[in-house]
Order: sequence, then C-alpha cells, then structure tokens
Amino acid sequence: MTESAPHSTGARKLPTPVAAAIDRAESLLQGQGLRLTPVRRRTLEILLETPGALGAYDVLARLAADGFGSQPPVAYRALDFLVEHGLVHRLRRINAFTACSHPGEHHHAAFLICRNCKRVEEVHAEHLRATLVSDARRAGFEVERTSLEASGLCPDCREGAIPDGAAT
Amino acid sequence: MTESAPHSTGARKLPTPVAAAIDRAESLLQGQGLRLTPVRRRTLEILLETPGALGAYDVLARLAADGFGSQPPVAYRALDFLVEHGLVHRLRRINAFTACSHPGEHHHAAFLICRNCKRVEEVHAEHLRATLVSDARRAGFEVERTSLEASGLCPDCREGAIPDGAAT
DNA sequence: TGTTGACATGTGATAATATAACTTTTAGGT
DNA sequence: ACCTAAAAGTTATATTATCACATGTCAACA
Repeated sequence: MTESAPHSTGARKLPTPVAAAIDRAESLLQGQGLRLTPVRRRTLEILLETPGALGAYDVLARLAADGFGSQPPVAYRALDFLVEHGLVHRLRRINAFTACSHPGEHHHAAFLICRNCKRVEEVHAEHLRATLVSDARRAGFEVERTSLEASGLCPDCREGAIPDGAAT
Repeated sequence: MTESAPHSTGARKLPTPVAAAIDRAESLLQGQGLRLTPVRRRTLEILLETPGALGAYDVLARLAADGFGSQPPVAYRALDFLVEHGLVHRLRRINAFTACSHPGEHHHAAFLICRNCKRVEEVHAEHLRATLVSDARRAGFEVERTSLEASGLCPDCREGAIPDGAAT
C-alpha cells in the first residue's frame, strides 16, 4: 500500500490524480454548501481508483473493508449523492457506477462500455443530447435526464475478440 | 372480455391493431425460420396491449394468469427472444419492456419515458446513433448496441406537473 | 412409424440489485 | 453544553435476473 515516488518530476506532496480529483470534488461541493463526508470521499476514491465501473455491491464491499457500514444503503446513499451532484455517473446498461471524468462542468456525457474488459469511456455528448432534446420537444416531450450508452469493444479488445452474440 | 364490434367501419374480422401487429411479427419471424410460440405470442400481445412499459414480473403475472408457467425464466426467455429479434425493446432506465412500434425495419430508436404516467414514446434515432457510433470510432471504440433513453414529462403530464427533483 | 435431436418450456433454487423504515451518531449553530 | 438537522448505521424486505436441470414438443428422416 505504500505509494511509489512520483517519477522524475521531483518529489512534491504525492499529488496523485486521485487526490487531485478528490480535492476538486471537495471544492465543488463546498461551493454549494455540501459536504464530502468520509464515506462519500472514500466512495469517490474507490471509483476514481478503478479503471472501469463498479457495481454498488463492489463499492460496498470495499467500504466495509475500510471500516464503514456493510449494509447496502451505505453504498447507495453515497453513490446517489455523488451522482446527484455530478461527481459520479450511473451506467444503466450494466447497473454500475463510474467516476465522472470532468466534474463541475455541468456537462452531458455518453458512455462507451467495453463488453470484453468492462472499461468505460466517457465522451462528451452535448450535441447528442441537444438532438435528442429537440427531437423530443417536437413530440411535445420535455426531457429532464438522459442515458446515452453504448456497448461494444474498446480499442484494446478489438483484436481477436469474440464477435458480438457468438460463443466459444 | 367479449370484444366490442368495430365501430362504424363495417364489421370485418376484428383486425385490431394488436392482432395486426402479431400477424406482422409472425411473418417476420417465419421469414427467418423462427417461431412465434404461444408464450412468445402472448408476451408480445401483453406488451402491445399496454400503453407504457411493463416490468418482467408484470408480464410474468399476466402469463401465469393465462396458464403459462409462473417462474421468472418463462417471462425472461420470451422477452429476451422478442428483444433479440427486434419486436420488443428493453428500457434500462426503468428495467422494463415495451413493444416495438416499427418492427422489422431494423431501425435504431430512442425512448422518451414519462416519469409521471410511465408512458413510453419511441422515436427514430438513426442520426443520433450514427453520431454516437462515429464519436466512438474516433475514440477507437466499436459500438455494437446502444441505449438511448430520456426521462421527463410527456405532453399530457407537462401541465401542473411536479418539478423534477422537488417534492409535494 | 418410431427414433432422434434441437429447440422450447416448466420448475426450484438462488443470485444480484435496490429500497423502506427506523435508530444512532455526528457536526455545527446557538 | 444543548439543540437540531443531516448523515450514517442497521434490520428487513422488495425487486430484478439467472442458473441448472427435468420435461415436453415437433419436425426430419431412417
């Protein structure tokens, strides 16, 4: 668990990307009078440390291992809070959560989910969302939230991958 | 449960929209050497008869009431089959299923889900999907399936509706 | 015509995901 | 120190989904 020294850039205070993201999250929340409590902070860290997405129960297991409560509401509450405030995204196709890549920008994103390695790529989707919102408005429908998700193969998994729908 | 006579258009053989859709579905499947078995047929009917979307267990309850098996796999198998062959769509935001409005056209759709009355509107989303596919390709990601869903308020529910996120 | 083989269905058990309802703790304001 | 509101903990349960295996159906064809 010891953190390795930052490579040749000269040793500052170990500002890992995760720590930086946590700091940013904390500022964002404080600016709105909200608190990044220990469970919430740890939940966000867990997601930031994970390349792909995690299910609520995966998060819960890690939280419990760190001494937090071990019942589902502990994880769901923290996750819901983080989603609500734009720090985490919920992926409905796979019932999982992933840290937001660009918190605080009030953006709308789409997600590319690799069915092979489970990694998740967040892509900007302002245009995509705008199109959907206006298509909807034409139908008299007022859009409040969107889920824009795709599954398929990430660059690393494209070679030698099993075709969609086929088996061994 | 007796079917009322078709109104003033002259009594043919009761070609309800549901029956017509079932016939279409059957042709489509037969053209591919697939069978619209009784459970599958009834499952599709159930969804066609319902304005909104139904959860798998809602479908299951209706199937069981009609004398089919009462265990979850009965519903999930029929639903999965119908989804697989483009006759039914799965809505991931609400864990529910809805009959396809335009079967056999091999289209891609987006869904507008009313959070108030639960009705679902299917809109064409070829352009939307094409945009997402090409955004993804730019990131080296190969898209296989998409979920494009929005929740909000349908035309009927927009007046006097409770604002998103607020309470009584 | 009877066997076979593939597909479909039925069933029991259980896994995975999510929420409700209530209690206790904690942080911050007075 | 006391109070209050938000947060965290806990018990229980609801909801959604899959696995594994037994049984049934039906058409091809020997």
